[in-house]
Amino acid sequence: MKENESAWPMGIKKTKQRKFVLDVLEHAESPLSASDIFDKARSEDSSCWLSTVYRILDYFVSEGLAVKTAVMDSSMALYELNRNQHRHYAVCVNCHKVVELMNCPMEKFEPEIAENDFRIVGHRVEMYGYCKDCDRKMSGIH
Amino acid sequence: MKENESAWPMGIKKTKQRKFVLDVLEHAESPLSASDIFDKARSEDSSCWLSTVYRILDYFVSEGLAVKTAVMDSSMALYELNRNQHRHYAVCVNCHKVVELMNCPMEKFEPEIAENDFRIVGHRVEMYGYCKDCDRKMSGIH
DNA sequence: TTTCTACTTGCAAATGATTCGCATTCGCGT
DNA sequence: ACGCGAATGCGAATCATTTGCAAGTAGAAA
Repeated sequence: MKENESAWPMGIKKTKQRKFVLDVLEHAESPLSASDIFDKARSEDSSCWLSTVYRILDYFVSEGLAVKTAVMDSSMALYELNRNQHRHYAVCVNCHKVVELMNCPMEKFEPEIAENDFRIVGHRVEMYGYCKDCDRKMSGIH
Repeated sequence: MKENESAWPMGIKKTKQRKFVLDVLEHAESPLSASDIFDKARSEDSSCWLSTVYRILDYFVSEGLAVKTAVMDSSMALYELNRNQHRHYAVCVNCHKVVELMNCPMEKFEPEIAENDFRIVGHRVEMYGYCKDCDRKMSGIH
């Protein structure tokens, strides 16, 4: 009874390492870095070299399975599953927690671009500020 | 008659290298990387070590004189003068040209955040797609 | 099921951006 | 001009990411 696992994406060769990475991404609540995934592999039985994680992640991105979501102020690239739906995040500038944004500011937006005729295919939005915990902590201090 | 130069920002110690970096940023049309600035220094008389450029840039950012604007798909951080006005960019996914966005999608946006009570202090928006040259080139090919 | 081959991975070493350490030099107030 | 603290030159260190290559493996073909 492992049928509650997602079907394996077609056209992707199935290996232990790829299964592991996909599984981690599927259960992640927020975007993960390559070394997040690598660490998780070490802590569990599954072993998988860091460069392999990078390769798998790049491959997933190239296949449209995952998306690369670098977050400002982070020196590392973050990856998440491509859920084929818009997602944007708010990042706490204090603790770097990443929180999902439930609506998208682009929905009703008509961009005016300096160079005319720029064919837009996507966008990235990121809010930053203080999450409730940090905000509370900081107002306590002052 | 050098009075058309901007006044030197107060509280900032004036050095040859800082003057150079500030001048480059003032005349830049789009965000620059540390090595863009370093290269410009080499090509002109002004010499200035790369690590110094980084230090100056960090310092400018900490003083609110400049802002760090990492762009997706670029491995380098980009810096631009803090013109105390909102700026967002569209980035060409083909040639990586950076083009300014004339309006801001956040103007009329009420964010709904997964975690309630996130105190937003800023945001980052980036559109991506094809600039007119690349778009033209690519439709020519197909 | 066994074989064959192309694709994957383990591993180590390379790379590229950025930072750090420290001796020297340079602004700038006195 | 003098002196001190801050800024720079320079090289070496660091960190994330990439690459090269030999060995291992999935899965199509036999």
